[in-house]
Amino acid sequence: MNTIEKQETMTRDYAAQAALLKALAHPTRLAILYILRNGSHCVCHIESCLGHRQAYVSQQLSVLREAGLVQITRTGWNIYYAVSNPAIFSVLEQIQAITGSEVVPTFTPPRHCSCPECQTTSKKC
Amino acid sequence: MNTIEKQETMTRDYAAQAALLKALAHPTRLAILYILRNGSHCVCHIESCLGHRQAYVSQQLSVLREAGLVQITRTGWNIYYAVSNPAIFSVLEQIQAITGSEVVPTFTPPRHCSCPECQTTSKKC
DNA sequence: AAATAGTATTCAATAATATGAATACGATAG
DNA sequence: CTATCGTATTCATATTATTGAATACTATTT
Repeated sequence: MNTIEKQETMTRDYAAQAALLKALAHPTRLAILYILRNGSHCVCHIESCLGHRQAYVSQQLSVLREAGLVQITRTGWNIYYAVSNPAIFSVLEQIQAITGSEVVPTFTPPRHCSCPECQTTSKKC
Repeated sequence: MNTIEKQETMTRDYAAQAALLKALAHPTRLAILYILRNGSHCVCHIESCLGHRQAYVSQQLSVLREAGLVQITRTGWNIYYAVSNPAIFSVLEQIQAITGSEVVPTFTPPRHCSCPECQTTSKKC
């Protein structure tokens, strides 16, 4: 019999949870999220903060985007990324606590970011 | 000059955090952790709860073990696994909340578990 | 329309992960 | 010491992730 007798064993959607965790499980993507913790930033800003090339940053951003972790806003030439749900920051904080990694927020100014944001404000990374 | 002028840019250990998240980012491993949320269980119990074969469960357990997420206790023939740091449960709860997955704890009795635990107590999955 | 700035995508090579199958290991009972 | 039970590891292969390089796309300015 091919009846779909789903046995009602796993009600939690572990696949969805695993997918979200997988999107988080990458050093560069974590770094990006930490940059976005103080508001939205354009790609060039993230790029200069991380010292990675544009295409690479864009690739990682697309992973975060597909996971629904970040959202986009266009303003002229620049595209600004922001965290969709601030709740992930509590997750990151707990992960940080569990791994015992330092929380010291070392702000370093961007190197060659010429976006309006970096010109007008003196936002750090 | 080969001086190690580390530029002091990334103080947080994103690699360590990503490693922990990576260990969590798997449906079966999440299921195992949820089984362990009410105390320690032997491999055969987890096996019967999940309906997966022993070798597979053991493989996933070894990943959790290497990530430091679970600990072992031997008692006669059985090896009992327990979560090392209950703090991950708060992480899992938040992930659950963010993904919006159901929290309904569907307890189903194990099928063919003959371990002392399952004989004496009536613990569910 | 053409040039340009900022960003995204595609391609390709390599590395890592997932997982079934078989087998090995360690503790205990006889 | 041997057999057995519960568990772990090794092996092989299919799938997926990572990331550099090149290129394409979109909005804006001229």
